[in-house]
Amino acid sequence: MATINDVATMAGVSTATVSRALNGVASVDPELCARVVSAAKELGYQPNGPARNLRRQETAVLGLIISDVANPFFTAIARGVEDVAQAVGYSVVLCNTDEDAAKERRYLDVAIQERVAGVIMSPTDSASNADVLREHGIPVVAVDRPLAGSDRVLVDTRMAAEQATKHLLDQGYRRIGCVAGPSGVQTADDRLAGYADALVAAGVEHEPRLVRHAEYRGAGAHGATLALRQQPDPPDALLIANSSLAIGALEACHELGLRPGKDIGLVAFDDVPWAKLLDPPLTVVAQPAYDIGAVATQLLLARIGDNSKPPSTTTLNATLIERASSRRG
Amino acid sequence: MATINDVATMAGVSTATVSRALNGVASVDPELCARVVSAAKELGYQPNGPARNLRRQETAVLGLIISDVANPFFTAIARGVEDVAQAVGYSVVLCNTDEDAAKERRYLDVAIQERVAGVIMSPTDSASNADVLREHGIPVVAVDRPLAGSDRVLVDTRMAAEQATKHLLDQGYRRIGCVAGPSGVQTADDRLAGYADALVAAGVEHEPRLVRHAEYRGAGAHGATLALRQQPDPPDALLIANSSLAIGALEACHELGLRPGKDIGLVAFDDVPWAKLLDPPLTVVAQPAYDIGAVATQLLLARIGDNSKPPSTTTLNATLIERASSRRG
DNA sequence: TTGTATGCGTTATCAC
DNA sequence: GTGATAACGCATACAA
Repeated sequence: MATINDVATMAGVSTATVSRALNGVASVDPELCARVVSAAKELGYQPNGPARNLRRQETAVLGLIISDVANPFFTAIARGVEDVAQAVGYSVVLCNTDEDAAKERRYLDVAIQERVAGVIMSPTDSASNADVLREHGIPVVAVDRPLAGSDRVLVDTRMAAEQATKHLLDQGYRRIGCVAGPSGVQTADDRLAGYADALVAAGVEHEPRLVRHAEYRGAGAHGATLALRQQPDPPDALLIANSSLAIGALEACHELGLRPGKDIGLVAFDDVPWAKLLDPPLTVVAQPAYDIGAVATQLLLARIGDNSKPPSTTTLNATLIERASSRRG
Repeated sequence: MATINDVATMAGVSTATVSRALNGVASVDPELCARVVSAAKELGYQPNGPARNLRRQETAVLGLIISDVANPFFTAIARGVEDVAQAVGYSVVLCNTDEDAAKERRYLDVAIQERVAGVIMSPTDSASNADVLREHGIPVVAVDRPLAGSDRVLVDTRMAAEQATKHLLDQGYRRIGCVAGPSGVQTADDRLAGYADALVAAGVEHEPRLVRHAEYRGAGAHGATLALRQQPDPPDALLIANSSLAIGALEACHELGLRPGKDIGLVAFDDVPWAKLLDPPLTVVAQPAYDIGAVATQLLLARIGDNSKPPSTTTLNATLIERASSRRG
């Protein structure tokens, strides 16, 4: 592969001039610059990234560490990150943790070794691995879930859950259940808390038997929903904590012959493209995922320039999109 | 940040010994090895990736270049790639082209500059940018779409489309239309060809007016479906070329009051988790996306070892999953 | 404005 | 088995 030396030889200049010409240093003679550019093109020269990064002691790479690439919420965040990063010449490395702290730890080590300029992550837990990044001076921004000591971009998910629950109450539902995410995951806990807030505010008893936890990924929600409905005085409505859980819950409702918006009120987190295709269409809490990614990236880029400011918290709002699954019917 | 030198000093050995100890070279005195490991841990030492890559003239990074992270088909491929790569110590860098050849080109340049060990890509077009990779000696494996001169892992999508169309014919549908992807995209053309094959084989006239093209992403399928149905003698069934298009087509059917499996037969490519939630459930052509990624990665890893063999083609089979949207009446 | 020379942190070669 | 040392390709301080 052609090196800066080959280009210098072909252009009849020194490597220093090649470096300056290709990096747009102003003080290079236009004539020489042209020779360098043409030689570089002819040789198909591509600068050696590792060498450049070693010399510069920095890279133009951001790490994005999320728990599930198959979750539309996170892919939307990824698009926001990518668009902003791309615009200023940064590349994005996407990593999957599968909600596994060990895997997360391995990826963080890779990020450190590759000397990425910064990391955007949705931490698996709050007592997080992320300290190692700070020990190595790498800026971090947390998305979706808080991370002590870092900038965070969050959604007021507790309030959103409260509003969604209140919406169900307003529709006339009385025994509202919740298919919650795994306890310990901050967003899951927050949504559950918001759910409880709404019940308390309405003077409705908060019955633990109406709540079931399930893994964010996988089939747990199906069983959880069946279990909720198999008890005496079953819930007449459900708040569902994300779109993966919604799939399982909807399957279960279908098997039980429960028509959403008629036999059971349903609201789920995350607006997915297929929500409006269902019969009846699914009421959702739409999170501004793309914006989360975009804002987080701007914060991270700012920190790459100057990491001295105290951590900030940005809270974006979710929107309840009322469709027919939460009507009462 | 601690360097190999710091570790060497603290352990009272040379940098060469540190390097050997940390890289598991057998001939290191266990006693020294222990001192090195403990010093490294104490200092929080993480090897400098760029320096290592520069010296080794190779990286343990694979590039994965796809057109849309939000498309479940590609995220499933990504998981397959990641699982296999991860198992042998490679990292995966995921890049989005948005079906944009210029963006693809930029990412390929980045891949070359970073000296990735290999690239897995679904090329935007067959006269592709990918030549630059080969010019630089970087192995490539194409997924989903063929790429001249490279290993490819494909689905027999033409035959799958033929089978799906035949299935609709067998159900008694007679004027079968097609919501196709953008012409020029290989998979779109193949699916269209398979659709035509089935019509020819059944002695049914292939009417171009029953075919509409739409972008793989976005709302084009909605308009295409409306247009198809707004003509005299409209199609009584539709083959839909992917899951994004399916969303638009389903919306249009709903607006027109057409019940799938009753007023109109529907088959779409890609089995998505929500297909069975629809009423009626959607008949789909399930592509083995995870396997595509896994197989492609194995091929790529083999080529990283030895890139001398002639290009191979691996063809995986798709499966028609019959659900109610393709029944008749 | 241009060239020379040095060092980034690591691994591998070569002596010992 | 271990240590000194050179080299990977680039960017920059300094000299010219």
